[in-house]
Amino acid sequence: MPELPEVETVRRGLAPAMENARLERVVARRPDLRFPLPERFAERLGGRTVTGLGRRAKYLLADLDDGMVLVMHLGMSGSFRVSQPGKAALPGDFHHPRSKIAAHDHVEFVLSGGATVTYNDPRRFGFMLLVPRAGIATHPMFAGLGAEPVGNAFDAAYLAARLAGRTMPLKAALLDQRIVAGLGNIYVCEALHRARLSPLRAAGTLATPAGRPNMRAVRLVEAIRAVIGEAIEAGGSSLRDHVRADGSLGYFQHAFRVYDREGAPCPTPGCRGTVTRIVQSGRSTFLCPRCQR
DNA sequence: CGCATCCCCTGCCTGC
DNA sequence: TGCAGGCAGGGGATGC
Repeated sequence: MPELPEVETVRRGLAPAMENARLERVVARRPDLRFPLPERFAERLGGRTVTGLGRRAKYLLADLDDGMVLVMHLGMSGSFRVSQPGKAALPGDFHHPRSKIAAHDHVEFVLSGGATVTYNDPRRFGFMLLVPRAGIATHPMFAGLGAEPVGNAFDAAYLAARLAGRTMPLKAALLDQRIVAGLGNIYVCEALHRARLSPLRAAGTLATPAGRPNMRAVRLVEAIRAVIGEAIEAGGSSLRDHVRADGSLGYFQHAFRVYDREGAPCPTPGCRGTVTRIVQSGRSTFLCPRCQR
C-alpha cells in the first residue's frame, strides 16, 4: 500500500494520539513481522514516552524519551488504526477501551491518553526496529537514502547528478530509494506521465555528459513534486482496503492518470494515445506510449 | 555496476 | 461452486 504520501498520511493521523503519550503497555502478538521484532520489544517500549513522530522516505520514526527511535515500515499491506477510549458499548460497560482484535493485528500500543494504536499487516512485509537516535544517520537502512522529493535538496541539478551515466530504465532509477526516497510504483508511473517521459528511457538521458540537468530533468522534478504534493493533500491513495489511522480513505486514486487504467484514453490534452500496461522488473508499469517519450 | 529473477506472505479477482 | 493462477502500494538477496 504505502508510498510516501500514504506514510505521511499515516504519520499525520497517528501524531495527535502518539506524540507526548506514554506507552502504557505494548503487546506483540507474534515474534516477527518481516524480521524478528527486537529482543524484549514490548518490555523495552513499555513506560517510554513518544516525544515526536516523524517520517523519512517510507519509514515512520517515533522518537522515544530514552534516546531510541522506534522505526516502523508498513511494507505492502501494513496499516495502523487508532481506537479512542471511553466509548462504552453499553451503559455500565467499562470493558471496552480497546477495539476488537482483528485478523493480522500484530502489535498494539496502549497509550497514556487511553487510545490504542494497532498495527495490522496481512502480508507481514512490514517491520519494526529500535535504533539509537544518534545512530540513525549512519544506520544501513538510512545512510544511503536519497533526497525527499518534496524537500529543498531535491531539484533538477540533484536528480541529473544522480542519473548521469546510468543506462538503467528511468522507472527503475526512480524506484531506487537511494536516488529519490519515498517514490513507489504508483507515483513513479504518475510522475513520468505528467512529465511526458517514457519509463523505458535510459535514466542518464536526463543529464548532459557533464551531469548537468536538461529540460527533461527539470520537467520530471516538477512532476514528482506536484504529484507527491497533491497526493499528500488528498490523504494518499486508497486501493483495495487501504488505511488512514482514523479509518477514512484517501482519495488520490481518483486522480490517477495512468496507474491501473490500462485501455483508457490518455488524459494528456490533445493526445490520442491509450494507456498501456507493460512489465518492468516484474512489476506493472502504466504509460501512454504516444505522449511519453 | 546493471539488471532479471526469485523470495518473503496473505488475500482477492479472474478464468476455466 | 471450486480451484489454480496471476496480481498487489516494498525491498532484499542472489546470480549472471
